[in-house]
Amino acid sequence: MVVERLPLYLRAISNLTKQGREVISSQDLGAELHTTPAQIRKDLSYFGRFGKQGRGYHAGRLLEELRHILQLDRTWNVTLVGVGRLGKAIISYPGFAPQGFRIVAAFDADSRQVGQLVGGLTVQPMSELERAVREKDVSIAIVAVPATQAQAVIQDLVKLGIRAILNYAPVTPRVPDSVRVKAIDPVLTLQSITYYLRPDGASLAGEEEQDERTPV
Amino acid sequence: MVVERLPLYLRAISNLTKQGREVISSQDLGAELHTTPAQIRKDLSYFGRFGKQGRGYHAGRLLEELRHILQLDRTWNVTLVGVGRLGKAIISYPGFAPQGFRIVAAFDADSRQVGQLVGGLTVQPMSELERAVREKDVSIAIVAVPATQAQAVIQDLVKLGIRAILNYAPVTPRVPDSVRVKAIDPVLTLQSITYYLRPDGASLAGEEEQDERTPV
DNA sequence: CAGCGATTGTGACTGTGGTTACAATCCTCG
DNA sequence: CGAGGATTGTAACCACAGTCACAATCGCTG
Repeated sequence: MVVERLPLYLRAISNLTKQGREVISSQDLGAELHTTPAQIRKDLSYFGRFGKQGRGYHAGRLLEELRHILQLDRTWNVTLVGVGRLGKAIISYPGFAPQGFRIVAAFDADSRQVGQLVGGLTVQPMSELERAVREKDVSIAIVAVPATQAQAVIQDLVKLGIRAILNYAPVTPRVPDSVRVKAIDPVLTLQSITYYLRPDGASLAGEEEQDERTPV
Repeated sequence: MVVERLPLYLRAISNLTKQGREVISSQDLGAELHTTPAQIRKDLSYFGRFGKQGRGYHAGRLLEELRHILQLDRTWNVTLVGVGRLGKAIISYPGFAPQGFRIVAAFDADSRQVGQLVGGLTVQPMSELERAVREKDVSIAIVAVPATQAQAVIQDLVKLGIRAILNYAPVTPRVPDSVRVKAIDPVLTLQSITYYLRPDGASLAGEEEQDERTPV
C-alpha cells in the first residue's frame, strides 16, 4: 500500500523539480497529490529520514532516495507477449523508456504477426521466448494476449523465471507466491466505478437488512 | 475495497456458469480467484444473504444480485477524449460492449484527428463535447490525452456534469469529491512492482534505522 | 424421518493502515 | 545571537478490513 504510493510521490517531485523547486515540503506534495501532508510524512519516514525540520525535503535527494528504494536507479528489460492492437499500442507508448523500462522483445503466437516490425522491434514466435528471456536478462513481462491464452502464456513465463507480470488479460492467473502479478483491466475498473454512480449517492449495503441486523 | 472485488467475483461466476455450474460455493470462488472462502463470504454478506447453507450460491441469482449492486443491470454511455494511438486501441477494444459500456462519442483537440472514422465512430472536435454529453446521457468519460492537456480536459468534463473518469493520463487531476476518478497507468504499476524484485526478497524498510528504533 | 456432510453468515478477534498532535529541530531575520 | 515561524518524525490513538471459528441451516441418503 505504501509502496504503491511512492511512484506517485516520485512523479510529483519530478514535476515540482521541473518547475524549479529545490526544496519541497510534505505540504507541497500533499497539495500536488491531493492527500494529507501527514500521510506523506508517514510514508516517507517508513523508509528513512529524508527531510529537515523547518525546511522540508531536498527535491533531488528525495528523488534519488525514492528511486533507490523502488530499484528504479537501473534499467529494467521487459518483454511483451501478445502483439495485437493493444500490444502494438503498448510497444509504441513512449512513456516506458524515460522511466527505465525497455521493451526488448515482442512475441506472438499468431504466425501472421510474427516477422512484423512494430515500434522498432521484430515480432518473434513464442518458441524464441526462452532464448530472449535468458539472453537479455528479462525479469518483467507484459501480457497482452486474449483471455483464453493468458493462463498458458503466464505459466510459460513463470517457468522461464520471469518474476513480475503486468497482466492486461481479463483473467486472474495462478502463479507461485514468488511472482508478482499486477492486473490492468479497464472493464473491471469501470465495473466498480459504477457502484458509486447512484443519483443520490446513497449506499446500498444493508438496504433491506436494516431490521434484521438490529440486535435482539 | 469490497466494491473493487465484486467485479472479480462477477467474472469468476460468469466463467463457472459457462462451464455449466449452477451452484457455486465460496470455496469454488476462492479457488478460482486465489483468495479465501471466508473473504468472499464476508464480502457478499455485506450486501445481503444470497447463499444457502450446506449448498452454496445459485450462480444465476448471484450474478444478477451483483450486477444489480454494481448497477451493471443497465448500459452506460461512455465518451472518449483523446484519439491517439491509445485512444484508438480503447475504441477498438471489444471488451467494453459485452459488459454494458458503450463508447458513444470520441473527441480530439487535434484537427488532424477530427473527422477520422475510428471503430465506427467519427472523431469530433472538442467543441462538440458539451452537446454529446448532454444529448447522449453520458456520465462516464475515458481520458486518453497527453499529460499536459489532461487537467484542462478533466476540468471541462467535470463542468459538463461527468460523474466518473477513467484516466489514462499520467497526472493526478484535481476534481470535486462528487466525481470519481480511477487512474490506469502502466508505468506507475511497474514502478511499484520493481520494489519487490529484490534478489533475496529482503525488505528495505528500516535498513539503517534498526538501531535508532530500539526503544530507549 | 433422523443423521450426516457440506456450507453459509457472522460475532469476536487481530492486525494494519491512517490520522492527530506535538516535541524536536531547523532556518531566517532582525 | 536570540526569537519566531515552519516543518519534520513519531508516539498515541482510532477505524476499518481481513481472518478465524462456530452455530445455524440445508439437502441428501438410507
